[in-house]
Amino acid sequence: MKIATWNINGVKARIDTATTWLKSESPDIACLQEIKCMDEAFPTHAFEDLGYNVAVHGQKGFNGVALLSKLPFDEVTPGLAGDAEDVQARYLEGVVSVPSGVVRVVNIYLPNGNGAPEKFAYKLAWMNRLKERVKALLAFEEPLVVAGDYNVIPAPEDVYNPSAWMDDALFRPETRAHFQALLNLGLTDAFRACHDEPHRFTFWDYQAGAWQKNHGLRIDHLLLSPQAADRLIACEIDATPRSWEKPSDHVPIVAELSL
DNA sequence: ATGACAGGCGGGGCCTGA
Repeated sequence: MKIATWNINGVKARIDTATTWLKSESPDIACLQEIKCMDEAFPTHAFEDLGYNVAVHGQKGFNGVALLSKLPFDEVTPGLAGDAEDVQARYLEGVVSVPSGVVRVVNIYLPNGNGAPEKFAYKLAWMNRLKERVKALLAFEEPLVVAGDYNVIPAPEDVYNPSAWMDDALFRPETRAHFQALLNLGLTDAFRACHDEPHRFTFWDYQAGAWQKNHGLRIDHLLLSPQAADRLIACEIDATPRSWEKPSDHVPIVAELSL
């Protein structure tokens, strides 16, 4: 079973790109972030035509996440618990039955945290809320995949020029500590479990020729519970869509599990 | 040092992103 995550930076602007890639790679489950539309504006039929069940948690203009699954959803839960005031659409959880039992997929679009100080505080608070949710889910002792745009550069080898990023919200020590605390619950970074080479990126800025110069970041991740990590076969970044016309600034990353 | 790209919204430029 292949589980993919991809920040597509606007589903309406990227529908052809998304369907082309899905037809080519045919992941069983895909987590999309930054759909940037309300639920009713999501192009559900375009994905249903490819054989996907669709779950959407959107909002007007910004953010928004969607889950696509070839197998039907047993459960879908939108929104991250822990802050009733938080209206940003950044979290969508789905459960799917598989031959070996179930797999739970958590699709996240973690806040960027740059800009005003309160944005960084929101990011760290969101990471704390995510940690609490993951802690609860791990108690089920089932295959769990927490996938998405983390907006976290885990280590210096995950950015082209770490010294230039020291004060950035994606790489600040507090951010990395919160990410490490998540891993310390017992999660495995699927890509790093399969690859130890530096400078493997999932994001290249549109600006300043970042793609051409390979000035990238590794900020999109699939984190696995022990029961999922035991079944991990492979994890690959597919950078090819970054070279297409009108690309997203992120590329898909796919984990294959024997579920 | 600054700005550079891009999408959404809405119909001109501003906001947000990483």
